[in-house]
Amino acid sequence: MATIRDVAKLAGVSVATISRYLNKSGYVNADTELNIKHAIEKLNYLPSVVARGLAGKSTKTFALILPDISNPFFPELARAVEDVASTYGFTVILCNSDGQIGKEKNYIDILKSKNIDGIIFASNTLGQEDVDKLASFNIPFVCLDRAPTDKSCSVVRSNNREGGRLAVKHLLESGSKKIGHIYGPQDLIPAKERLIGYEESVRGFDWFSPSLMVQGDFGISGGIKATEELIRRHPDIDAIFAGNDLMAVGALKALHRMGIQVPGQVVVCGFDGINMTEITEPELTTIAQPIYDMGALVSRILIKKIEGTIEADQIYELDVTLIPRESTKRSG
Amino acid sequence: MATIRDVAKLAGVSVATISRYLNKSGYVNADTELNIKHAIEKLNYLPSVVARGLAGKSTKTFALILPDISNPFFPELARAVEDVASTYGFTVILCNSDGQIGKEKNYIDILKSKNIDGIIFASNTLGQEDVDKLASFNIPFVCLDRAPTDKSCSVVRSNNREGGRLAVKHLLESGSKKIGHIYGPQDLIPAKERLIGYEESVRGFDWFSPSLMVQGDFGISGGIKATEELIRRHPDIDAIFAGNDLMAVGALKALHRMGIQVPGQVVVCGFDGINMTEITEPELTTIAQPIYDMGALVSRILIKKIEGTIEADQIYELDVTLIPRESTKRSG
DNA sequence: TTACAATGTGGTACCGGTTACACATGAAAT
DNA sequence: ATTTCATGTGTAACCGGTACCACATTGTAA
Repeated sequence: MATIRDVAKLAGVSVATISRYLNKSGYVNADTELNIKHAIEKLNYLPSVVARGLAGKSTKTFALILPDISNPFFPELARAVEDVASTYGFTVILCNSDGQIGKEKNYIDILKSKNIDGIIFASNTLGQEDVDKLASFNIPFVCLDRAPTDKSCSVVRSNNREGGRLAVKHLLESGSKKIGHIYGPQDLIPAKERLIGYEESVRGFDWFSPSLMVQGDFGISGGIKATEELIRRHPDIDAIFAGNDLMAVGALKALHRMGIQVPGQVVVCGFDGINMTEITEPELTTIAQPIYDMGALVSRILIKKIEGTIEADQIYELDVTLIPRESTKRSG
Repeated sequence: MATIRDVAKLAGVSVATISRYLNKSGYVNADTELNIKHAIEKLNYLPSVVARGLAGKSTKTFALILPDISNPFFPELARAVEDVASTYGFTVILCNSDGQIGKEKNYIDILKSKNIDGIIFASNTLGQEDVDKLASFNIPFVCLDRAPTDKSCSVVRSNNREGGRLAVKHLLESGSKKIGHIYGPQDLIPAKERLIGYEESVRGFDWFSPSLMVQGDFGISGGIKATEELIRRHPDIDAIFAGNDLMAVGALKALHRMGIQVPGQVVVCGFDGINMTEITEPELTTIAQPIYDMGALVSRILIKKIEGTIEADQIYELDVTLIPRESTKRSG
């Protein structure tokens, strides 16, 4: 591998000039520039990002910390993050935290020792300690969904509460008379917000009762269990709003097992807009978050932070959209 | 951030001793060792991987190049790769190539400039040029599914041909009388092998005709189109073996739209064993590859190559397993 | 007693860039 | 004629580690 000194020698100038040429910092004569260009080509020279990083500059790398890339919500997000990263010349390190603070802390240390430029947290467990650590390390970071407790930081999220309202509205319009809700873990802000959106919208109806709200774990099996419980409590229910798509899939499975027709007897609406919703039978109505856009945005924000072209921390709230499909289409 | 020199000063020894302590290379006195340990703790010292990398050592980083993390096959693989990477202290860079050679080449350059230790190719488009480049850069790499044309390299794959046979066997045993096959792009070795497995198994039957084989694109929509074509050609078909799960999902969709009962009239079997097969209605029978194991293995192999504890290049072929589900369960 | 190995430690060049600083040149301004 | 400034380039210290080599000291075999 050729080094900057090889190039300097071949081009007949000093390394400083090469460096200036490479970084477009300082003056370089037009002729010299040409010489350098040729030398670089001839030697097939590629500057070492590692050396650059050691010299105190950017390593052109950031990390994406998420609970689990196997969770269908994250691949699309990761794809978006990586897409914009790569157009800006950045490279993305993938970290699965499983939502464990320990793993996260561990990653932060490793990442720091690798001099990465920043971190995107799509994880739900960003604790105060983590944030302090990041701050002390002076690593830029951006969060998805959840703002750290007290520290200011940019956050990208979607309008979950409005999504909850949207779901209820749609279910009502499609003729539902009694709507249950399967909510996700309440330590997750989005789950909480969706629940609030639901509650706000149904509170006024006389059919409403708190027992229409059942907790799930944001997974398929949790959706199944919660649905069973919900039907047990309220056999006369005719609509289920699940706090996320995986639980909605679970609801579909549970209802199918119980011989309850969807959308004939009960209609189901999910939340997130993951691809999986298109392959269920019936296809799943969902409140879609703009997952790709969120990933792209969060990535762009981080890069701007890294490059110092961004001012204040800010909360970016994106709109959700109703995607009506078979699972809420009542024939009547 | 404390440096090795800070630690040296505090511990009252030279940097060389600290380095020896850190790398467990050479002699360090027990007392000195204790001093160093304390100094490190006190200063909260973390060795810089970047500096280490520049000094010619490992950057403890490798890349996973795959077509698209959004493709449901890859998240699980990526997860496995990252899991074993992280237990060995490695960090994984995620690269989406979209199967484009240009992007791949680009990544290789960038990765080289970052001094990464190795690459896992889960991409199908590893060209000769890429391989040459890797060889000239002296970057260890391991491939998934596909061996590069002439260069020797370790490959992890599963027994696709046997999987094809297994599928046909299962479909026959479940009472199928005429089995069609939707095969994937023939430039992908696994698709080809599965087709061969199918062909070998059905060639002998009098119902077999080459028109029972239709090409798909390994995607859902391709599966839909191919299924429509297949049914048009052979309305009397009673079983479909799709070359991968996504196309099998497409087949399910297409058949449902055409009002054809699964498994009542036509049974369907997929290939891969992605999670999605559990959420279709009916649940999809599939020939499962040990995706997680493959990822874990390929990751382990690469790390061994990097650490130099592996000898020759080798092909690792893993077994596939039939997972019988609703979609091939004939009531009769 | 001498020779030699094992143990323990320090000095420092080097990895491949960046950048502060010094220094030159020529043109324009005073 | 002198100052000033824009342009252009080189020298060398530095980033934070690694590792080669030199140099002690001590124990032990010849």
